[in-house]
Amino acid sequence: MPTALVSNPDVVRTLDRIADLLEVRGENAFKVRAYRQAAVRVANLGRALSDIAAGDGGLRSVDGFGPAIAEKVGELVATGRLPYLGHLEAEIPPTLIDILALPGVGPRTVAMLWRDAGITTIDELDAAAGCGALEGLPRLGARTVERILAALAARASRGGGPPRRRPRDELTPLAASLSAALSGHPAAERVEVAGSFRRGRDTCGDLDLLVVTSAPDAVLVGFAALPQVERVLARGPTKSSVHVADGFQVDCRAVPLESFGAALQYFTGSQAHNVRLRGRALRMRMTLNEYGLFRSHDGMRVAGQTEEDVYSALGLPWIPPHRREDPAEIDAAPVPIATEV
DNA sequence: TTAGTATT
DNA sequence: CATAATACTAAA
Repeated sequence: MPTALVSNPDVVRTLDRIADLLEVRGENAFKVRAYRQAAVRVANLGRALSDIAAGDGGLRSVDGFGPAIAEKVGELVATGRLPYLGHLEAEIPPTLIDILALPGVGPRTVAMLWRDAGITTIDELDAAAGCGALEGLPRLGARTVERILAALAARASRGGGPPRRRPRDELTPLAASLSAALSGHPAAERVEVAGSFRRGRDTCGDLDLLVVTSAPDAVLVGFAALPQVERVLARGPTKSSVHVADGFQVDCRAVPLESFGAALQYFTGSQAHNVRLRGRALRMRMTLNEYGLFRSHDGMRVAGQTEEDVYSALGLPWIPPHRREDPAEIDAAPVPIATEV
């Protein structure tokens, strides 16, 4: 078998790049999502796309591939080229993707900076922010410019690279010390580490802490004041985000005891798992959020105190956190007849 | 109050 | 055509 000209990871990068560019262009969100979804499917594929393309159903047999994406990927794996991406890059400067990567700067802001200020690169943004040229642009006040400058400085201090994911054994002591400190708060009834750390991932981009309390504000004030905290990014009545050493982000979410299970489920993720679970709840005429599982027609709480209750009320066995990466197994379970739409 | 971004 | 739900901040 010949070595594939274009590997699966190459295709993943290409699809993600297309999604970024379409997003900056303000393209239909469903289309953008289709490219991102297709990228995820390719990333989880067990076979080389070039093999699949040569096989029976062709690329249309790949989940998440419709006619448009199948054709583009087919061209890419067959020829190693994709003129569509070239056209897109001619229309939308690809350097905008670097700006899009700044925390707090999303697709709308990137599009506005490009359209109203002609800014297409990090350097141009830096220069404009430094000399006060940004203020007065739509939805850009002094505070937002400050945040952009901070994000630029943080990026420069990393040498322009992306935020570093940390190996889990490096995070274990941090998680333990933050949990212990939070547990020491008189209003904290229970503290759990959630997120990708709880899912057992070997690297984590941040740390997610869940606190059970009937005095969320007091606990979150305490959290933001911990000695490990270098900077408070946000603090509201139920949630706070901070940076600890090295600009590593830690999120803390406070919920009442009756919501503990639903909140732990939500905060553990993965995002894809949550979307599947919540979609399943809708098909069963219920709504799932971090506060509980509720009947749609009267809003009555069906579950929420424990994770087991939540999964069970959705007709599912409790799924261990390490198996919540791949949403597939939720779909495998049938929706109970009694509550099916 | 709304827009934008972020979070799982 | 069309996959969840909510939180926080700054701007208007």
